[in-house]
Amino acid sequence: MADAGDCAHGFASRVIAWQAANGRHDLPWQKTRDPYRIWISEIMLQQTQVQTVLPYYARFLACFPTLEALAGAPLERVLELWSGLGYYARARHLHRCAQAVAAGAGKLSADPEENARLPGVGRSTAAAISVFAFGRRAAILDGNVKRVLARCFAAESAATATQEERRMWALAEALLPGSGIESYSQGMMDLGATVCTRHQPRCAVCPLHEICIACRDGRQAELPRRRTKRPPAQRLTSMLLLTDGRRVLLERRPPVGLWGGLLSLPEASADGAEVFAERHGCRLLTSRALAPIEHSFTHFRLTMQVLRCQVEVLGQQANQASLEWLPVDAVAAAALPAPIKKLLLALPGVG
DNA sequence: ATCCAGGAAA
DNA sequence: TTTCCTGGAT
Repeated sequence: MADAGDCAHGFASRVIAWQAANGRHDLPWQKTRDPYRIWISEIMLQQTQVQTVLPYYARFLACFPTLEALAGAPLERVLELWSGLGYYARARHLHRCAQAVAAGAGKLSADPEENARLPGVGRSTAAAISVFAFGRRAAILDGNVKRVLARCFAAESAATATQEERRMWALAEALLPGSGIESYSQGMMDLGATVCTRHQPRCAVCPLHEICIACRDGRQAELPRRRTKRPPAQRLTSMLLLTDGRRVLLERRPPVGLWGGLLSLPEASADGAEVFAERHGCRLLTSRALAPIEHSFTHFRLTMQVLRCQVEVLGQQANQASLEWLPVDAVAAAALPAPIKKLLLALPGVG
């Protein structure tokens, strides 16, 4: 049977040949067919670039070498290893998924449709697991692949986002080669990441430049079509940084939502610092406002006004379950959001 | 300072 | 459609 890709002027064979000569072959998750390791890498690579993932991947697998190890670990430990990587729902889903699989079949399936039902595993990630761990023929459609396809075939925007999504999936499916699925899939992602980049694509070295419509018409900059911009919101929050010199008082955030399940500074206004301290068994000695911290999210900007409070601890412990004293030398390894960890590590006597 | 890349769930 | 995060480029 002829490869579908051959219909589009050897689309797939061009990608496969390019991958063999110019693609990446040395990434840690390319050296294994262990579905567990492939799965971890694919979850970490969601919304996150390879260079960022590399150290997290190594530490994570050193700590949780098997699915059983991950399933048996407390969520807090998983979040500690995820601290700084962002999108913490990924870590919560990962943990839930490991427990569900361990309690059921015991291992991940080769079937993409089955894996796509797992927490945190969508259609594209499920396909990636099936391709790289099992050699199954399935279409991946991540941001890199979408960009390559949108340019090569000048995919115009459909009436609705749903229609557009359906068409891109159909295109991705139609282009799959009959053999060499691993090289092809890896090649599409590497091509998008290293050649067909959003800005200044390197069309001169692209294996598709002879058949790419965007390249032919000089429309690389306008494809893929830009997303609609959302108006950025501005949020303001006040936080208290209570320290007795050896430890800092942190609060476990609610299990879902922003920074869900992570430790962070308790949110309270500077006005209430003295009352807050006393409520948690402390006497307020000195306090001073730190320079406001700006942090950008996808849909809003957060300004954090932090009041640093030197306290004397009178009671034994904070009288609220979600609050805990963390030794300053444990900050680096704690499950903290990136800006909070950065702030604490930059503080004299902490970092 | 601003813009932007990068999937899944609700 | 909106909600999740961080780091790198400009």
